[in-house]
Amino acid sequence: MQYWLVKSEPEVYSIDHLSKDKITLWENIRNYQARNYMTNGMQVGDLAFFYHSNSKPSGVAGVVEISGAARPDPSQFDKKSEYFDPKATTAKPIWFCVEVKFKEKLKRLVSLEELKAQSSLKNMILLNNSRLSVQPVTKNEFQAIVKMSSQKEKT
DNA sequence: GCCAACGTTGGC
DNA sequence: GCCAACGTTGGC
Repeated sequence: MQYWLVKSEPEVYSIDHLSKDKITLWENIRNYQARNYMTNGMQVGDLAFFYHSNSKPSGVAGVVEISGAARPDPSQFDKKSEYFDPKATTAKPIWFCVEVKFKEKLKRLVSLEELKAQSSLKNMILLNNSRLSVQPVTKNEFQAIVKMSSQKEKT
């Protein structure tokens, strides 16, 4: 059982969209490192934070469960998609996606600012490589952030 | 909207 | 295989 963090811009797809959809394919990841975490790291049953990026404020918004293993990302074959990849074929797909299931929305958003202020979280990938959109989170980090969401924000 | 940091591409 | 140029992410 491992923990992850996946990012989405809430204007495009937020935790509230997922709470309505219940299940979605985590498509359109076009970064090799992120892809490799989905194909070689994620297992069905793992939990992941749903992080709102490029937002006011950005932060951890909820928890999702990996409900389906990595499979070819359909958007790479879709000529109408802006994520179409002419080099990909169904025999040799390049990009993969997992299926994620809504688990819960945190009682409050834990902002990036709060995460930065927490010295125990200073090694989080999120805080050291802001550009990786699928990344592992340690159990300690996961539990610490869930706990923060249940407490009032420190001011 | 700007731009720093990082990833990718392609010429050599 | 190096690295300059370019593109993208995402915080601010």
